[in-house]
Formats: sequence, C-alpha cells, structure tokens
Amino acid sequence: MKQEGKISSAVIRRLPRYLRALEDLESSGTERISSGELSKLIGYTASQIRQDLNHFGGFGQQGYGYNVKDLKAEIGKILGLGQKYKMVIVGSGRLGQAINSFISSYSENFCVTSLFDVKEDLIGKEKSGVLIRDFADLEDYLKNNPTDIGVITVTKESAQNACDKLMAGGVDGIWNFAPIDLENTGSTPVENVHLSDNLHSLVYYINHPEQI
Amino acid sequence: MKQEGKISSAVIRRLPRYLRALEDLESSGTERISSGELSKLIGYTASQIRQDLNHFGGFGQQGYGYNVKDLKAEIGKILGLGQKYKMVIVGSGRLGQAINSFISSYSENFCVTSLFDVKEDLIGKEKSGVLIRDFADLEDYLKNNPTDIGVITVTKESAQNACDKLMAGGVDGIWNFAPIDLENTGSTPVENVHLSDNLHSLVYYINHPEQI
DNA sequence: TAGATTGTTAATCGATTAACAATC
DNA sequence: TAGATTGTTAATCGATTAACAATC
Repeated sequence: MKQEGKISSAVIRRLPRYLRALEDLESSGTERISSGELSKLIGYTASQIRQDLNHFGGFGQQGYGYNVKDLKAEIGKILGLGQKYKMVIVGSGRLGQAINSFISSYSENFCVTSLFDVKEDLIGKEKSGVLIRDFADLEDYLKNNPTDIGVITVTKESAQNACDKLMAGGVDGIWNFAPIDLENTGSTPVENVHLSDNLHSLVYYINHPEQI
Repeated sequence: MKQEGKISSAVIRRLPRYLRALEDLESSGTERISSGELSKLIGYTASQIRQDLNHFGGFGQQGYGYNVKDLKAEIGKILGLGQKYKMVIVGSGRLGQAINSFISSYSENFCVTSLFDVKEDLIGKEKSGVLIRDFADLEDYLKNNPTDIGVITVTKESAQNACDKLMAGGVDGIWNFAPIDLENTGSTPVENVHLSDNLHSLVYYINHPEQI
C-alpha cells in the first residue's frame, strides 16, 4: 500500500463499489479482470479505475489485468475490513431496527451490541436478538463496552445530544441518519445518510428528465 | 427560473441542504439571510451559495441578502415540491416498513399508497396504515393506480425484477436501497442509497483519521 | 448617500480522461 | 516473441473560489 498524501473523498467513495463488483465476480467464478472489463461492468472509465487503484499500489499485472481474489482482498484491507466493528444504535424505532437487522444479516464485519432508546415501553425488549437499553445508561455502557461505531437514528431534535454522548463515550465513528449536520469539534469521522435530501434530488430529476 | 443548459448534479445535491437550512431559519423566525451567514451555517462558501442559486435565477437583493421565506419557496419550486408524490414500496421487511413510517411521518409531499411483498404471511397485513399486497399484483395495481415513485427494499437478487416491474408500470422515478446497480434502459431517474457502501467509507475514515 | 451584499466574470484548483512507454 | 494491459504522465475538463462592478 503506497498511499502517501491525502486521497480525495471521490476516490474513497468508489472503493466500496469496486469491492462489490469484485465480490460478484468472485462468486461467479471469474479469476481475472482487466480495467476495461471492469469499466463495462461498473461504468467508470478504465482510466479512472487504474488511476484509483494506483493511489494505493500496483495491484495489477501488465498484459494480464487484475486477479479478482487478490484485488478484493487488497481493497478490503485498504478500507479496514480485516476486523469486526462493534456498533451501538441510538434510536430503536423502525429505522434503528431496520439498520440492526440489516447489519446482523449482511456482514461478518459488523456487530450491533446494543440498541438504546428513551421510551419506557421499548427499554428491556429485544430486537433481532439485541437488547434495547435506556439511553440514560449509554455513557456507562460505552465506558464498560468499548464501541467502534455509533449509529444515530433518533429525531433531529435529539441527534446532537446522542452524538455528544457517543463522542464522549469514545466511539471512533458516527453513522448519522438524522436530517441535521452534527457539530463535530473533534476529528471523529461522521457519515451522513440524509434520506430526505436524497429523495428531494430524485424528485428534481423526475421533474427534469432532460437533465439526466 | 432561468435554468438553461445542464446543471451539474453537484449543484442539485446541494439544493435539499439549502432547503433544510431555510426551513430551520424560517421556524426560528429569521426573515433574511446573506450568503455569508448561510455559509457559516451550512459550511459551503458564500461564493458557492450565490453561484448555485444563480443557476436558477436572481433570488437575492444587493445590500440585503435573501428573503428566507421566498428563497425556501423558490427552491421548493425548483425541486418540484409543489405536488404530492404517490409511492409504492416493494419489499415489506424492516427497511421497507421503516421507509414507510418515515415517509408518512415526515412530509406532506409524499404518500405511500401500498406496500408489496412475496411473503404469504405478510400479504394482507397493514403497516402504519398501509396495506401489504402480493408482489404478483404489482403490475395490475400500477395500471389502476398511477404511481410517481417506486421504492426498492428487497434483496439484491430480487431488485432488478422489482425495478423492471416498476418501470413497466410507469413509475417516474426509482428510489433503490438494494446493493446493486440497476439496469435502466430508459431515462427513468434512479436514486441509490447504498447503505453498505456508505458504511464502508466510514470504516475507511475511521482507519485513516489523518485523511479527514 | 454610504454600506452591504448580490450577480457574474475571471482565476484557480482539482478531478477525470487520454495517451503511451513499460512490461508481463 | 507478439499481444495485451498496466502504471503513470500529460492534457482536458469541470467545479470551486476569488474578485469586483452593479445596485439595492
């Protein structure tokens, strides 16, 4: 892995797409792939693909292309998928539950250790095998159970407070689903999924099909 | 609204963010705002904000700034939020249900008219007041109930089929949550929410905090 | 009027694409 | 070896930022 200097977020955001394509290729039994073939599959230019990968190292071989299995492993390593990430989800409504079941079903790289909520009638219940705890106990919980990622699926009114508590508890990253830009004094990475923003863009393109 | 020529998707994706900020400002009783103040609030440069807005028209006034209420209305108009969009959700698992409750709770601009699934035990049930119908009846349903947006919350294996049926049924746009790039021969806009890609980027930044 | 702030043009910066020598 | 395809540099394209005249 070379990777010196800052790598643009445009590149980083394409890496998971490569990984996904390589997983599909592997499970369909493909052993090698050229940047040209990958280009047809993904839609990025072959040039861009080679450029992207070369930020991290020379994973290919002239005249041959890339070995699917190896490249998949390399990209996984770059992203940091060699370990299992412990997550807590703050907000145990439908979205929190959906994320919880999504995480537990789809990957060995992530594990939800606890849900949290303020609602009396939810606290103590289990969802997809995970206990819902009192939000008031979040700080304590994090102290005793080091956690990698905090997921925020509460209302926008409660989101900043949830974020502050998660940060104070020492999580390394935040996955935020509340429609708000969280104040983040430290350098903890925050990844936003702004569903309503996303839906609004879709509506724009529905009304301006000539713009596509 | 001037808006001649193609407007870059980077600009379009910022519009919902402006709308969100303006809603907050309005509900906090702010009447006017300058690009400079908005910049502090959102984090985009003042220059970029003025540049973005001027793609669509001169909504401001020299020496004054922008009227919050008017600008909010203008951006809503640009996005196409003057009407109510009818949606169906294909896939009534936890994610489909979460999207359903999210939509019905948050906005007057969207309305889920039906859920669909293949699972016998789900068909006929109601979730958040919306009936789950048999996926086999989707084509018929769309024929009799013109629908604006199709939401895909099924597995990646079923997603392309769901997409084809929705397209054939004449939906104007697709909101896709399956981890797959849908084949889209026509020009129907597709908006993807690739949760696992998003989570993978977060993991990258957790492992490379110096890159932020 | 004087001050503030827009609308818009020009300059800069960065990301994507093209090209090709290196090499498997 | 000949053919294919990478790694990498250079060229292009587009998006962001800076600057300032226009004007409220």
